[in-house]
Amino acid sequence: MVTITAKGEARRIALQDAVIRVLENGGPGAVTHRAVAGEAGVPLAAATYYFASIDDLLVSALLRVTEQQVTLFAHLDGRSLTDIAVVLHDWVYGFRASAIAQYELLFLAMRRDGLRAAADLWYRALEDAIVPIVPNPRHARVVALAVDGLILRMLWRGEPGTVPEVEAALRDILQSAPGSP
Amino acid sequence: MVTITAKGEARRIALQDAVIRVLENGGPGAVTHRAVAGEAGVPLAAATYYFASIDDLLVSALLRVTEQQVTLFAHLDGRSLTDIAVVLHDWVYGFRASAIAQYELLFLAMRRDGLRAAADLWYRALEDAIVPIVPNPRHARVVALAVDGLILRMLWRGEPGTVPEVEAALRDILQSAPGSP
DNA sequence: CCTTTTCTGGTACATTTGTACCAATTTTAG
DNA sequence: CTAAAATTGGTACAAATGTACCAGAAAAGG
Repeated sequence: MVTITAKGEARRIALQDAVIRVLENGGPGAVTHRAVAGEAGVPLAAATYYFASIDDLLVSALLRVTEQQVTLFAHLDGRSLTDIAVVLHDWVYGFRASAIAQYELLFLAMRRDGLRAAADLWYRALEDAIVPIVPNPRHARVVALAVDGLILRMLWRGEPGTVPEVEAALRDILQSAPGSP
Repeated sequence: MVTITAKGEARRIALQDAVIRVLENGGPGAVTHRAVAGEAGVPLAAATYYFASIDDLLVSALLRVTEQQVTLFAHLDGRSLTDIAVVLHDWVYGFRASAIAQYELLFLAMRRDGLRAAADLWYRALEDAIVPIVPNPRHARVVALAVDGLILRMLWRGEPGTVPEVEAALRDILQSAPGSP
């Protein structure tokens, strides 16, 4: 019978958290059983026991960041453009390592079939968060593309770097949609 | 004195080509001195001689793909939207592994200072290629963002997948710019 | 010509990795 | 309580890696 041990599950969660931290610090290449076990403060065998393969570790991380992403962008609908700019700015620059790690996972998923499904979940979550912001559904897809490009530009170039600049960029993107917030 | 041996330079170029192939097949994590040397058909020591560190190999690859990118997008100015859609479609889907590898390099550059400068060159080349396509400079930045997002979406989701669909997406992106091609 | 620099090809070593194994311990189920 | 299952912690090993070293060949410079 499949049972869930309270204590065992706690350790699994500790390992999942550790994967995220390793990922943020060193990227997907740094995710090894030993690194994760060390980060979580558990013996090596615990990491291999709960996550048999490296891909299992990465899938776990992918699902976890998807949750975080959904939570972060869940209540953007109806908020002012300034509020949205604040959320975007704080996420990209306040959790830059995390944001970078997420995109790294996405690209890694293109090479590893085991990550594919989890990565698709993440991309859809990001898209679903952006679409309801756009009043005119006709422009929703383009806006989603542009916001994605905006995030990449912020990560790569560090600009727009301030909340007002991010808001201005968002306004430019949304300008072709009448009745924008 | 710094001299350039013809034979030696030929070997360097062979190694640079090999880095690209290794990168396309296995991503940045697969780029090792041994893998590159094997791909180029030269002994291990040749790889370590011409490229002392792994980062040297990656920087070399980054500069090379930048050249390719510039060449590919150099003559887009003034072409019809259909022509541009064809170029974009063929690049993303015809050289998908190469396109993915380029983005992987970009993200790796965020973690390795040695790659930073070369990555910046690449991003600027991409931006410079997109901007002249846009008739109205006021919208150039947004269009560049959206095209970037479009490329990512094509890589991740495989859609838009046909030339007409890519052209339609481009038309949507450019629609807010009067006098588009 | 000869000397100096560049390049070649090969080997070696310490480190890190995934993976497997196993005896002891703890938890669960009946 | 007892048997089965789950979990623990430790060890071991083959494979791959960055890096260094070196004796000799080839080329360059004067």
